[in-house]
Amino acid sequence: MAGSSETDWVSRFADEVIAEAERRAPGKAIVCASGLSPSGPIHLGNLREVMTPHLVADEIRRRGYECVHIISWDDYDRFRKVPAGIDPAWAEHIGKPLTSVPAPQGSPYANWAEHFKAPMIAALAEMGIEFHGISQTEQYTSGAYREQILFAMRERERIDAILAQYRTKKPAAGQGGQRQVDEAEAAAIEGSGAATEDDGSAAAGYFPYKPYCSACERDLTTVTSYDDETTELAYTCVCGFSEVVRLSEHNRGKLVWKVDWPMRWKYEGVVFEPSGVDHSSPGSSFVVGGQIVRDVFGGDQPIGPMYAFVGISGMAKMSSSKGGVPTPADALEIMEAPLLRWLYARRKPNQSFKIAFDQEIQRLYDEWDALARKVADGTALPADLAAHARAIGTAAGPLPTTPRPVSYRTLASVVDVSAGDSEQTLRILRDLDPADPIASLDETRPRLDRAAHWVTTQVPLEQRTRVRDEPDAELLESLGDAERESLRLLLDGLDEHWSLDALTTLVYSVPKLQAGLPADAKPTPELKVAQRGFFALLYRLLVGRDTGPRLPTLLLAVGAGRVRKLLGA
RNA sequence: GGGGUGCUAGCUCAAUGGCAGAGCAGCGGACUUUUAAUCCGUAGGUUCAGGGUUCGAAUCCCUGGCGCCCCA
Repeated sequence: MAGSSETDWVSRFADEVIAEAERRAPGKAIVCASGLSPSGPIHLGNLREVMTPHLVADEIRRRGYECVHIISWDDYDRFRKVPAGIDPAWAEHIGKPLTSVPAPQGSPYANWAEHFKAPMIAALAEMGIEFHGISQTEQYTSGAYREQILFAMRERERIDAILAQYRTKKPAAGQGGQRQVDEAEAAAIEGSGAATEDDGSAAAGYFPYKPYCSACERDLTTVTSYDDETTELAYTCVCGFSEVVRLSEHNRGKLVWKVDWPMRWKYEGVVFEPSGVDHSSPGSSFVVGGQIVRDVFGGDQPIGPMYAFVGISGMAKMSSSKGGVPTPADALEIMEAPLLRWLYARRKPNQSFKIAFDQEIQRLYDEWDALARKVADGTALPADLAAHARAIGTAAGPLPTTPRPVSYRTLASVVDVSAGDSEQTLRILRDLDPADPIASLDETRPRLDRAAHWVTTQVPLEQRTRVRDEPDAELLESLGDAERESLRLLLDGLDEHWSLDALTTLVYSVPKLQAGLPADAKPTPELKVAQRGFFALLYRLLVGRDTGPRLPTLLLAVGAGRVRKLLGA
């Protein structure tokens, strides 16, 4: 493709989308879209549904084109299943639109959908993702799709014929009505959506529209007749209710998913919309939708890459405390927005990856910092450079950064040994670089806060440093003369060596002095052994283990008074 | 059973028919190095297997194997 910058996958899609948009409607704003169903926590896998078009839309904007990123909130979808941890009484709401289901107990939000949309919207804002949200509840209940619905009903036979091409299981057993209830139940149990979606088959014929019951609000309805002339539609509900409505004025119901989606492609003029790999089977909504949008609605199918799943590594307490998979908001508590953006930008959509909630996050941050240095000194590879640029900001501007990006690993360690005490944290951080000391913790935020949150919520207790409250009397009692002397040498020098560098010198010199060597003697193998032994003794006395954070750091964090106490002074 | 997708260095991944490459881990060193580093150097390969197309294949086609996902 001529002119393609060929730097990364985002650029290539942007080329493709711009070309396609020019072909379809030159000069008009380019539309990229995401669809999210707020049926439960919107997790990091769902974030890919947003990040993929976001990155492409952002690249398009960077090139000076007008581009709209629509997030379609599928909040008019049926409530399928009561998730674990929710009052089983919510089962009575199964089949209602998500916006008609009460939010979980204790939620400040008006309904189920809002409860799960809100944290996602906040996370998207933090990540610098600009979008135009469209509530499908508002669209349907305001009659925005009136013409499209009436049209789809008129064209129901053609739609049915197209769907029939993909139905692997013909209605061999025959009982359409029975099948429908089975599917409703199966969907209620399964909870996963698109592929098991009721496509609108029923005993009285095929109808691509499903009303929500006017009495019970649920979608356990069956269309029994429809008149194209009058637009009168009759339905019955399992609750016993039945009525006849005019579709030309009725606003409580929706097109079945496989028709709804292509209808909206045409309605919004979507040029780019990705979908999960579960849409990659032959009869999937994306494939079927493509044919329906072309043959029925006379529109075009968007460019739609399939994206692979996003996994999680670690997640110590997450599952137990929050009862589910982590959300973007959870991730943003332990990592800065640019890092999270980077994870999605650096991998092609069809490539699955994991987001680190365990120790891996430290390595990841190291890699990120190393990349930033390469970018700064101009040695970054083009693809890495592109991913970095997409991570740190958008066409609208840069995202907030940490002024002094101290290594995440270091911050985590400091928070660990200082138990989060901000005064001690600042003291240790200030000593990191005496030539250019950190004046305020704010210079290391927000990264410091992310690291602190990670340490307290994700690091297993047995890996945390826990300074002893009381001296290990038994161990102190059992020490030999040489060991006692080493402790005394350390304690004697403590006051005049109370800084990171001086303490480093001190702890290494104690074994030298004991061996009768000057403090600046060159190390010998024997000396190294003695030093290790000395360090282990100190770790045992201070934290009850053989190893720990570097001693100077640890000593500073523990404080002179407590050190004296624990070392038996 | 059907479909999708992936398989490249120890690990995570690049290379979009044209010299198989990075990061991390490893190893050696600078520099006393411990759950805090940084820098320099270094090694690392039958690109899952087999066949085909091609002047040329990690890349395209076919067959098989294994992993993951979806459907039935």
